[in-house]
Amino acid sequence: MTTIYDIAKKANVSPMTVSRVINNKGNISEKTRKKVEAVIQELNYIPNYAARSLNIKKTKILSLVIPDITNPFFTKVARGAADKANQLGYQLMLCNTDEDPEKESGYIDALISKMVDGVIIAPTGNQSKKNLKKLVKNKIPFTLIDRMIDDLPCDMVLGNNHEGTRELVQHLIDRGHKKIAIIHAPLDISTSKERYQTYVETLKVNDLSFNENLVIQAHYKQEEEWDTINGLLLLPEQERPTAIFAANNFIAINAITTLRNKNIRVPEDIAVVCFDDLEPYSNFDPFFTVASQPAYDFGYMGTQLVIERVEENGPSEYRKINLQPTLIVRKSSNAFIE
Amino acid sequence: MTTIYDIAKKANVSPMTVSRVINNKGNISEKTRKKVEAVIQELNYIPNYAARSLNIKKTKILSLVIPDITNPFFTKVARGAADKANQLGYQLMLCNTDEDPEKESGYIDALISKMVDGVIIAPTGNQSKKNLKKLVKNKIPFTLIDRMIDDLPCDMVLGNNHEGTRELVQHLIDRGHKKIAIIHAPLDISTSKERYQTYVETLKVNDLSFNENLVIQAHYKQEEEWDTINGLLLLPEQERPTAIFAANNFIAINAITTLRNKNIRVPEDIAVVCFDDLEPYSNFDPFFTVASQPAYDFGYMGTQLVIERVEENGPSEYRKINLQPTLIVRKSSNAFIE
DNA sequence: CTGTTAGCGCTTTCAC
DNA sequence: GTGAAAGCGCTAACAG
Repeated sequence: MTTIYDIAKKANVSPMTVSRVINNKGNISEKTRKKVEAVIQELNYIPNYAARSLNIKKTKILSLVIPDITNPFFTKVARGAADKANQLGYQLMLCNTDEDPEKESGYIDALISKMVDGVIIAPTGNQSKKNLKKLVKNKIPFTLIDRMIDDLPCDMVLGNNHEGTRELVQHLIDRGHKKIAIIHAPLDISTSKERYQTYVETLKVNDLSFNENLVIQAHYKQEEEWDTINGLLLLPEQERPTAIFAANNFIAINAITTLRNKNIRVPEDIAVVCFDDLEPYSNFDPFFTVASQPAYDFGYMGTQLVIERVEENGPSEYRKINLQPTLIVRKSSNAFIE
Repeated sequence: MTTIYDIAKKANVSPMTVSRVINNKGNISEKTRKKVEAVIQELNYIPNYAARSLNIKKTKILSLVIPDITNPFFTKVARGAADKANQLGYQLMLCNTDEDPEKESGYIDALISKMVDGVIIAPTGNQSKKNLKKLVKNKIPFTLIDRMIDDLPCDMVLGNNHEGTRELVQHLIDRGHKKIAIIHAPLDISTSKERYQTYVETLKVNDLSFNENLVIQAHYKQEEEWDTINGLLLLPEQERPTAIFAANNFIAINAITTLRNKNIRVPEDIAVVCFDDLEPYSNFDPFFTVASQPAYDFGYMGTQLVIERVEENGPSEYRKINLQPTLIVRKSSNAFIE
């Protein structure tokens, strides 16, 4: 391994001069700079960040903590985060929590230990608060994306869950649906709570009765065996829903798969809509009616915001950025009800 | 920031003893261990990896270098890699090269600089060789996944492109197609070359004539504007293909999207099949006939193999693991030709 | 079983 | 403009 000492010796200067050249810091004569640069080239020198980090306490590493990269929403978030990070000279570490606060806690410890400069995180829920406080204590800036948690000193990039849900549910109502079920995630996740609340509200605004038998709590996870939906299917005929609002894309996939296995047709027998798109495939065989969120921007902006904190050039007040969803109507909600 | 010195002082032992406790190394009396552990708890001590790395030259960081996390094949690869890495106490850094060797080169430098312990990489092509040699020079083990490059001291996890292609093309032939086009990526990518070669071979075995007008070179990338396919559509009636073999999923998506925009129906007017699946969505509205590869395993095993090299407990000969694809027949190849 | 010394590769500080 | 010394937090190697 080549070090600045090797360079220094060969270039007949002190290690300090080499360091200055590398970091473009302080005044150096054009002549020595050229000389040093030549030797750096020649010896293929690459600086050692571990050593630098030990001094300056910065690693140029960020971490993206998300439930599951396999969820197309988060896939795009990750791409956005990676792009912005790269653009600004950072590396991005990936952590999948699978919605498990324990797992999240383990990752946070590892990240602190590895001295990452900042974290972009979609927390597992309110239980994440204690994990995030560890970041605060260690002075590691973070931005919350997609999911909000109160009273934390951080920027946030959030979607408009009210708007998206309202559009989705209203769309179903406009098509004549009166018995609309919701399948949501635990309510300590802000997106889940907001989507649930707006579902209730939208029914009310339309003078539709709320039936708690049509409310099912599940998880934002893709699952093989999924009998969650049975509660809905076993309802007496007059109560059984004609439409389902799935609180995210994975829930919609679980629902569709299960319904298909039971030979229940979508949308003929039951309509299904959901939050978050399923790109890139949603485009070529348009199926799901969704409230599509600008996933890439969640990652891209979230990363932009942490980096500003890391480099201490952000505004003093924490920011809360809101990104709008877009309703995209496709086949899965096609049927009209008289 | 708490250091081992703080712990040492408070526990009335030497820093070295603290270090030993943390690393579970050497012999320590149960009593002092307990004492030290208590103080560690009390002060919320988290070891500093930068300092440790500087000594032991290990960071417990791996990197996954892939073309694009947004490609569902690589999304799953990433999940597999992240899972295995996590399982064995490593963190995973994500790099998207977008099939660009320059970008790849930049990442490799960054990774060396950050002293990652190992790299799992799907190289951009033969030009990657010089990038990978930098890893060799810096003694950073790596495993090649999905794409092979010759004469490199590394393990590999590869798919069986011959088998997959043969099945796909034969499937089309069995349905009566005689004019089958191929859209492939640059041939310096091993998968592209193998898929192309086997396409040619399979035609030959079936006594079908090879028409170079039906061979189109594109890229393994998803693209907005894509006129690549025009060459095929502008052919005189008697030459125009009745089926297209897309060398990967992104090419298939580009193709379908373009065909749709031109009001050409799939599979009625033209059948399309491709390498790599489009999960998880392929399942609920089964469309594409594909040669599906076990993407998760590429990442999982690739990571397993590097870690063995990193921890120096792998066999002396480099391994070449072969993963089999599975033909999945769906709508996109539905039509029979008389 | 525990402690001391030196040093990993770099940067900070201060001196020239 | 350039250099020497000290130290970041930890561990290897040795000593006791």
